[in-house]
Amino acid sequence: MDKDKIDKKDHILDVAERVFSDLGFDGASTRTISSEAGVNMAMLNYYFGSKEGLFLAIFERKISSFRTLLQNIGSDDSMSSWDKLAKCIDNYVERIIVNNCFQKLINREITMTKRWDLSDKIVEILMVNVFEVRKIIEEGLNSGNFYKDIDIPMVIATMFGTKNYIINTPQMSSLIVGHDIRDEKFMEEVLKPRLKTYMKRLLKAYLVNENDNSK
Amino acid sequence: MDKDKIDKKDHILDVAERVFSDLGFDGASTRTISSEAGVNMAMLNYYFGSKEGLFLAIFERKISSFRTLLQNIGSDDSMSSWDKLAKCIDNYVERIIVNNCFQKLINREITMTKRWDLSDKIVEILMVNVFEVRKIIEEGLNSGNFYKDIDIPMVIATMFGTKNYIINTPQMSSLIVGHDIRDEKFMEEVLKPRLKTYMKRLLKAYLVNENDNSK
DNA sequence: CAAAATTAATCAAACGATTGATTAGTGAAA
DNA sequence: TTTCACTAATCAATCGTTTGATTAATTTTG
Repeated sequence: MDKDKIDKKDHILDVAERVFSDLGFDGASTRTISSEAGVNMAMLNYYFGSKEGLFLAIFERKISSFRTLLQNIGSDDSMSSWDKLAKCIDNYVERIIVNNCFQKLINREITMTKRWDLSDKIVEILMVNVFEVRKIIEEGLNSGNFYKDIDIPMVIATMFGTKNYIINTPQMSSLIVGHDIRDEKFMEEVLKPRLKTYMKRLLKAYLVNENDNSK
Repeated sequence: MDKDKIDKKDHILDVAERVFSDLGFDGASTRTISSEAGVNMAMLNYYFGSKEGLFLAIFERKISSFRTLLQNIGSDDSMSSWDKLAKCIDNYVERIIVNNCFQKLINREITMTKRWDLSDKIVEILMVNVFEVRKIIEEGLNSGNFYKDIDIPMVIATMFGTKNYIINTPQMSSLIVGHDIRDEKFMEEVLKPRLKTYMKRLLKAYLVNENDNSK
């Protein structure tokens, strides 16, 4: 049936996404991917043409969900600039677990500048998120809610960089935090709220005029 | 001669560092490295034992000098905790940006969670630097110079994460900053001092009791 | 409807190429 | 002579991909 075929392709993409993110594009062999997915090796070429075609298919599938998620960010006029940014932070931290495999995959392959033009495509997708955040911060700057002399690009780097550091290098951050962050329960109940609280307090101390460190 | 041998090994390490950075650990073959370095393939195994040995040799060469630098700062009793941390930031920004292709190399390989043998060794070496920074922050916490309720692991994540984000994704950060950050002149004269200023003000606002945001 | 023809899905096996590593041997220096 | 730096040739293993054959499903035909 058609349905079964789609399910199977989807299953292969799920597995391939995980294996690629664990081992990298070169490190993940077609044999490993196919055996972990429980399909014959030739199926990868049959469905996706090549290893690179498989890799691209993973991205194609993700693009749409990214776009739709973004539409709900920053368009609410009833909130202050800071509240918007705070909501932004909560939103991204919340999505850490769901997409952490994919985020790692992106962040690794985007650094392979010599390899292919795919990185331009990745950049384009990610920049949509960045511009959304920047718009909010600029809004807070212009409205006088934030300090005049803040460095917006650097704030963005801190927002995404801090989160990326924690989820992309779990071996490091587990040692730093003192607990295995790959433990789902710990991540959900401890690390996520802790990261939200920290990020908001950190950026508020840097951005916002009023000094309200209580709560 | 002994001198010639050391020079040759150093030359191989220079070339290998560049090739690894461009192509990744898997993507860079021993044949590519040796031919680019102008030496016989077997020399790599002769000098460094294995491909992984070569990789780790690159690592050890870069990291050891910075480690001693950090330890010197940490053990200097004539400075306040904040001044120590500020000096750490300055040195870190100054140094890591010079070696940014090496930094990319590290960050790419460390995210491959399934390859324990290689990434564990990287983590072990990197953690020495992390602990050094943590010691300084803890000192500031215990001495009362910093707020009592700061989140030390998160501060570390911000320090390393912000810098990593800028360096590892130059296509992204160039768009965010509005200038090609791979331009050496811009990096040296604009971005480096800007990143230092930002990092210190950001962390000071979060960490230190006295609220001195003027200048 | 049933038989035949066609297509799609799947498989084991093997392809040539490339990988990291090793060997045996060379020649010069000590 | 023994040691050392070095090379060309070669190793087994693995890579991504292709193949020819087989089965399952669908369509066409009578």
